[in-house]
Amino acid sequence: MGNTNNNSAGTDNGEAKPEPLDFIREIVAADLASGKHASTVTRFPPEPNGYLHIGHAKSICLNFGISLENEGGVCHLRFDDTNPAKEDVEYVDSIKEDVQWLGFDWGKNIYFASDYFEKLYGFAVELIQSGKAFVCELTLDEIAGHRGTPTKPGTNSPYRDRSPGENLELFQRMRDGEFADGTRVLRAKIDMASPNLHMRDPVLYRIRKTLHHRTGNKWCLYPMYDFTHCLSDSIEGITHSLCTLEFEVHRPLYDWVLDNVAIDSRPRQIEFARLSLTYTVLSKRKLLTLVEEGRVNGWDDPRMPTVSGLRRRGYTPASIRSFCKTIGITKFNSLTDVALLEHSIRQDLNDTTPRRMAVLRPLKVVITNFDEDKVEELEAANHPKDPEAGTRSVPFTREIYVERADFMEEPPRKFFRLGPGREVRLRFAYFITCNEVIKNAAGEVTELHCTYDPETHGGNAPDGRKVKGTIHWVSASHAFEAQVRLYDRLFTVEDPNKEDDGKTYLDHLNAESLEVIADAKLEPGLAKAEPGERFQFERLGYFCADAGDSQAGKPVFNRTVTLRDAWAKQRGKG
RNA sequence: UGCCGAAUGGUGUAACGGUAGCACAACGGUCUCUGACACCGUUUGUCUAGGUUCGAAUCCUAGUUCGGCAACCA
Repeated sequence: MGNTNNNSAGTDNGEAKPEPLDFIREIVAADLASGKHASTVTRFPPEPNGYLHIGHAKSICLNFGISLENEGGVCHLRFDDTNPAKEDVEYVDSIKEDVQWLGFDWGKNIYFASDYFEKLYGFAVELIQSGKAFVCELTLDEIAGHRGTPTKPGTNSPYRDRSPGENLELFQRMRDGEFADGTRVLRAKIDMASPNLHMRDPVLYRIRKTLHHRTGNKWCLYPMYDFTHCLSDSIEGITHSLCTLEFEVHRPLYDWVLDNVAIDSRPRQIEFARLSLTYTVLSKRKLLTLVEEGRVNGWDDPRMPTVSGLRRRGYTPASIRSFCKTIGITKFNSLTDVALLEHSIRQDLNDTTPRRMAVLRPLKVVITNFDEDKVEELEAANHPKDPEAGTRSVPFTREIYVERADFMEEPPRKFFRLGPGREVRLRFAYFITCNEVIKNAAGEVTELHCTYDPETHGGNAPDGRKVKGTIHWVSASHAFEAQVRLYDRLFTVEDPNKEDDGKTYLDHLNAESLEVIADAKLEPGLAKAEPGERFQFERLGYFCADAGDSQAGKPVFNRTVTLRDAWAKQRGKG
């Protein structure tokens, strides 16, 4: 983990070569070096209106990462809950769970913008008193009309020159609930001719007689993001306020507010590029639609790029942190190949995950020279490179299942597996040779008759004879039958956000993103898998016992990611 | 047409005026009781045009392309 003070790597000549810093960490380092700040206070400020996704993980790793890297650094978790119409406690709970699961700790520093409503109101009063804010009675449409366009300046509201006294009174009456939703707003008095639209007398407060998930009906007046965020940052003593690129044009307003009220602490906003990933969407609105339209089974559907979806899919917190480190922080609007994410999880799971055998698409094999009633217990290593992982015993019998894809009646040149007359190794067991191919009336292969070589017990031939292929298997009579879900990418195109020829992301959903295998044949020990437990099913991929649908003694498995498959590529070239 | 920002191999990212490097992907090979892992190797890049300089991915100028911005959303 990169969460230490030591971010240097040793070199051959013993000089410490510092790991390169991203541009934000460079600014932070400079501010610390110059004495501008004694340490860092960062914050992760989600709006509780949806579940966290992998893009949020990038921001979480950045903000909490910086706090961990600097002596005395802290990172706040702050809910930006200023729009009661869209927000809900369900989301604050899930967000807290996800941040913790990712491995970060906000300690005592958990805050809600709604806790600052009274203070914020005071700042608004301050602005009104100094003649820098006014109550406007224009309708929503009228305000839009007065705003002008990017190329044409706007025009002043007729209410712009009300006296501070009148504004103060009106603002108080807005708070008291005397006016209906939408009839009045508080606006900053800046410049209707500014080339930056956000500076054309932006709305600071609107009336919304909606129950707030935390303040209930205490308020009917809610502050807007631009007013709330900078002041919340200042109230909390945030030193570096890190946000995504779309807020770049908001920065002059962020600074304007802080310049025009009395504050003790001056945060600096710095913007970086949000994450985009191939074959998925990362917008709360689009993810919400997928959930609401039932295109997926909820926010934590393992196909979703949400933190909860990835967790259920079997991703580890470490793999997501490592992914975030790999993609870095820049201002370049990039589209990251999902292969990078998949690499992170394979890397992590390869080292840590015990191996098991499972047959997803079974083909029965009868070992004709093996005793009918004999059950032989074979020892199988739990990890090929880590003896500490120990061994387990797997039963071997006359009838076993192998993967259908591991047999070909007319094998091409580079096929190393089973075929008529061919010998292969059954992993941890014996060499077997295929003698007979049994078919049904339709000509489909239903069964293979093979013979085993007793001399090859455990998988090695005393005569030194080699086989090119090793395949996995499960004893037919001992097989534990379980549901296994194979997940694939949610969309069929690299960038579902690109709306070509009238198509939207919904037109690119992958109809085969989920394949359910009702009764895969698993080695018996897997019946005891605990929810959330991860395994590598040898030669297939990494799987995780589903945390939601598994029952005691009856786990259901999700495929996290496949193993790399050189044969699949070879074959694809045909 | 206004404002803000960004451009380095297929993808992501480094270089801070001095040999364009790393990871992923792809391709070839070695190894192998997982066609995995590991290991070795190969291909591919500084948006364009000028300028400054002994020397430019880096500095300057102009252009091109891409992204963001006109909720009483965040």
